[in-house]
Amino acid sequence: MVNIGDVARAAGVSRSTASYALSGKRTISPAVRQNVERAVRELGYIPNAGARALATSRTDVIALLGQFFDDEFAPAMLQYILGITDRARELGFDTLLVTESDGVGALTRIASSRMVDGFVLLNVSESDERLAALRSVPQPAALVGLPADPRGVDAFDLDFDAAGRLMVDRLHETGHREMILVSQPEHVVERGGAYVWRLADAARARAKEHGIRLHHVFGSSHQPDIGRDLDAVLDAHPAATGLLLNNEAAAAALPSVLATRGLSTPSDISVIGRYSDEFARTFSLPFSAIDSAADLLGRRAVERLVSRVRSEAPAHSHVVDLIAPLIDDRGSIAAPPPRH
Amino acid sequence: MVNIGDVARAAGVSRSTASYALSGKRTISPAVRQNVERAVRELGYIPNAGARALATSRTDVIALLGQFFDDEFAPAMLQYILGITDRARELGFDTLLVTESDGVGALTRIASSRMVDGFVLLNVSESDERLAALRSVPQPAALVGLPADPRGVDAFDLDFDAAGRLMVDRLHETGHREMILVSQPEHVVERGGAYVWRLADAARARAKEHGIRLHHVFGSSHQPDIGRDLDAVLDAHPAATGLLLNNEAAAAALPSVLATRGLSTPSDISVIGRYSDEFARTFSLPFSAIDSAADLLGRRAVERLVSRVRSEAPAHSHVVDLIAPLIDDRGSIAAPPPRH
DNA sequence: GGTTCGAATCGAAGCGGTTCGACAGATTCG
DNA sequence: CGAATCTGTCGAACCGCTTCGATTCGAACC
Repeated sequence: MVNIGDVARAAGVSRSTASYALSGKRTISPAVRQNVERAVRELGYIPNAGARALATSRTDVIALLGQFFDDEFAPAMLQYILGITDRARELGFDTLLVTESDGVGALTRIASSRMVDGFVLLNVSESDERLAALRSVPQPAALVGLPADPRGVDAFDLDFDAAGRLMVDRLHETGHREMILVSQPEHVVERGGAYVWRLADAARARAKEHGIRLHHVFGSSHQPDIGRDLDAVLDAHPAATGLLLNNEAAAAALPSVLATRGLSTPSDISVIGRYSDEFARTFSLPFSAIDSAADLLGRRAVERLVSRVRSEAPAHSHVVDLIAPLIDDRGSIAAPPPRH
Repeated sequence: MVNIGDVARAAGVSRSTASYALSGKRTISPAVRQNVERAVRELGYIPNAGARALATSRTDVIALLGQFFDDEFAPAMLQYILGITDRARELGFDTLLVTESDGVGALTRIASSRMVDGFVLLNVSESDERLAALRSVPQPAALVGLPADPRGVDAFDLDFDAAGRLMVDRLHETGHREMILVSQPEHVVERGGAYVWRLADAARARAKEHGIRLHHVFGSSHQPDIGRDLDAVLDAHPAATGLLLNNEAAAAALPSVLATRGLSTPSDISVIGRYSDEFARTFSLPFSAIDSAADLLGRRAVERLVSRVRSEAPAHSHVVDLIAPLIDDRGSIAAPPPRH
């Protein structure tokens, strides 16, 4: 394998000169620079990553720490992942994908071995164990998800409070007065899936302001359970005219549940979900929904992380970036049917 | 950060002795070994990955090269990915996830920089450009997907020929005599998505043997197009009593298409898909289906790759491992309705 | 016309591991 | 009992790259 010594020899200069010619960190005569560049091209020289890391203490690799649970909607994770790997590459970084269940162990192992320049954490929970480990580690980090205490790191998430309010407001202004919110399974919340209750609490508070009846239930994450859950809650609240779904599995199951009950949207019932347009089109989820903005969040997190790695961001101030929710209207929202 | 010199000093030995004590490559007295191990524990020593890579020419990292297309079912990719990262970690390897659209460029860059010990290629097509690059690179590779010429690499895939035959056989023995096969979009095939026509050709051949009418169509990968496609093909072949779906989006769209037409499975029409159980349960795909075995294939590929990295597998013989298709029966297969 | 300065280049050291050869001391063997 | 062998340890070299002085040379300055 060709190394910088080969390049230097081919260009007729010393190794250090070859290095400077490529990095531009010292002035090099145009003639020499061109010789070096030609040698690089002809020999197909690409620096040895390990050697460079050893010399510079930089690897140009970031770690992406995922957390995958059976009872959460794993496929949605891929959208975050792709946003992150793609943006990282654009900025000159490769991505180490870490999916170990022992997130804390993985974090310290990878940090101490200096394999990466920084961390992106996915699916961060309310009081995420990984945060403490993160703070004792030299590399910077960016989170996707909002923990209770985001001090010392940058956090990026959808504004779930605003999302809860937006859902309720939209149905309220369309004339609905009784609605059902279906959240993720309860143990997602217990595990610290803060976004679930951030949305639910905000929705509840806003419903109260408007004088709206809002029934809140937790739904399963898989068929056939979630289908039964939906049937049960529709039975329990026959007067509800709106359905808010903060649960992708519920959105996937709903069409056939509605068909079986002889209901259609939006004439009989209005529906607002929360998932991406990509998902809606792939999985036949024909409901208006708040986009989860996975790609955008991933990209923002990486950009911030990279600017920290390059010491471009102020070291002691950290951002919490909550992006505003938007409804993609697919026609499942309308005035409630007239009462009789 | 603590290095092996610190450990050696704490244990009162030389650096080389500390190294040997940890690697076990030379005999070391029990007393010294214990001192070194204690020092490691107390100091929290973890070797510097770059330095180790430089010295050993091994990184304990593998690269996972994905290819993601808008018109393929991206979320399914996550199942392969998780199988691979998890198994790799069990075997002591971390995984670099590479999603660049320029797969060949990424491959040569990463190979030449010696960042990884081997490659897993996902979504390998009939005449995959990356294969040529792969053969000129020192690291071994394992493929998920079957190219026309798998020489020099190990390939793992579902046996799509057998899958095509299995679908047809199953409906045939249940009494069906006319059926429709819905494949992935045509440009997936043109791009080299060999699995599409491997299944289709085998199904066609088997149908011919049985004297069955098999109509083959390519379907879109997203709503609302795929819904229209399904409607059109059902209109075109009103006598067909079986539907074979080698297209996940079609499976997702089918329930509402059938509901609209007033059809139900399996009494009016039998359906066999091809996707994982996990998908069926998450996305409400209530059809019997051949499991795509993503997790298993990913794990197999990694195991083989790691044994090559460790030079345990014979260097000049390579395997093609096609795993046998199995139908998960979810009750969408039955005898066709009586003719009238 | 000697000093000063800047441009261009080189040699050597260092990053943190692993590994080869040497060696001292204890054991075994003929 | 001297020679051969084994055990356990050490020092030095090396992996490939970056970077810090040091050096040379020509131009600018007074």
